[in-house]
Amino acid sequence: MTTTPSALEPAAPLEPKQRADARRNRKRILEAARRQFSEHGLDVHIEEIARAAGVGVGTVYRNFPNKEDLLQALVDERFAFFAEVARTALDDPDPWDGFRTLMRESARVTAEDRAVSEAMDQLPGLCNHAAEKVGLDELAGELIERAQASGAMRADFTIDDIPSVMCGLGRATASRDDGPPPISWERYLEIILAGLRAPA
Amino acid sequence: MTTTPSALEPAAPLEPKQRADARRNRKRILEAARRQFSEHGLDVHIEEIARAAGVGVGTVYRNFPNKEDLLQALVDERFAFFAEVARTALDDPDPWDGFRTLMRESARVTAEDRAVSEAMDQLPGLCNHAAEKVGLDELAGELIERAQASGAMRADFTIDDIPSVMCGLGRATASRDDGPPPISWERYLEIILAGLRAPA
DNA sequence: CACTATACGGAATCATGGTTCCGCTTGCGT
DNA sequence: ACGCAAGCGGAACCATGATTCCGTATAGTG
Repeated sequence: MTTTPSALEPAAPLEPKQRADARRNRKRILEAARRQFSEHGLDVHIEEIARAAGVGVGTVYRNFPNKEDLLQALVDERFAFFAEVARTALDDPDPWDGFRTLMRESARVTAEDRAVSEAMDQLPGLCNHAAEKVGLDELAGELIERAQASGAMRADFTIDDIPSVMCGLGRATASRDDGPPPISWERYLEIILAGLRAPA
Repeated sequence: MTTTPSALEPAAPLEPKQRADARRNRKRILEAARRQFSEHGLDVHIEEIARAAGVGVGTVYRNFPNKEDLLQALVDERFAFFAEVARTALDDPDPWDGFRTLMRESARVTAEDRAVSEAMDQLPGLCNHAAEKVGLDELAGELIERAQASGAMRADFTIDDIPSVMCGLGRATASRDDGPPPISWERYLEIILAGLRAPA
């Protein structure tokens, strides 16, 4: 997990001509990485991903200079989804429900994809980058503001708290090989949301 | 971080005769490890701990067969403290306040010692072991039961949820080199506790 | 159907960090 | 003061896992 610039995934217009099999392989790698990362977390071996994609490690590295860049591409996808959810949530007539929707969808994905919360925990920079790219902070900030303005949400909650809370939610609900099964993300979310309502 | 039986720290009665400097070194190692682990998390190098303790790595390994055993000794200390808090909390006439006290003290320590929540996250087995050793589950279970019986706590919360919640709290409030400062553990705890109160 | 630029696979290479080993020191009983 | 078992330091060793390299294979083209 070295530090490096970044990978440009949706840069289709740039390199238009590339062999058909190469394009196919890149897709397979992304798919495999998606599955492997979400199932096993940040520690999957590149070799696993390559095997799952049916290619050699060299091919993985030709597409993504290093492990972190590959991860970034995937995290970007997730955050793009969050932003999309936030955007539609802004249309909800009920501010609290809108906020709740963002939280719920984020929690679901975060609970399903082990790599997301691990990245939020161990590679916050990567996540911030992803969040910026899609303007997630503005969207979420707006959602929070409205919810507070409507009097539904406790006033001291900030957009800056969201990353922490989502990270906590992800780690709290992550299933571990050892130990008893964790609390379900639905219930954890319920508790958090109840805690975020404006005190009576 | 290999898997291995365990380290017995308070086994004074067993090996009564050991050179004075050896005894002193063990103490120093423990102190250094405490500080290093809590500040840098599970990933500190044994070499760092040795350096901080003013001894060579060999000396560390003479006292603790491997890194995990050393960590176990420290986690045991923390959990012993949790149990102590739980025990005195049981004396609180107000069940909810008793529970709150356990949560507050646990949260404080967990927030202060980065290794605790990382261990809860990545080495749950080690934590379960520590919890069992001091009977923390029974104590905490009792605290929860009382709080629910008094009607103060939502009825669907279980002792099994505690590890998850504490882990989430620890990871949510862990300060990260990169990124903005996280939510304070006090505020996060407030939210969780508010969420755990019985719904009106 | 040749030809070549583009891709591919996976062994070899490197870096990191835990653990072991052993020759040297030193506390302490005589 | 002496002798030696207990203890010490830290270089060497090993395992793991990311990343590089290069000989081989093949899509695409004339």
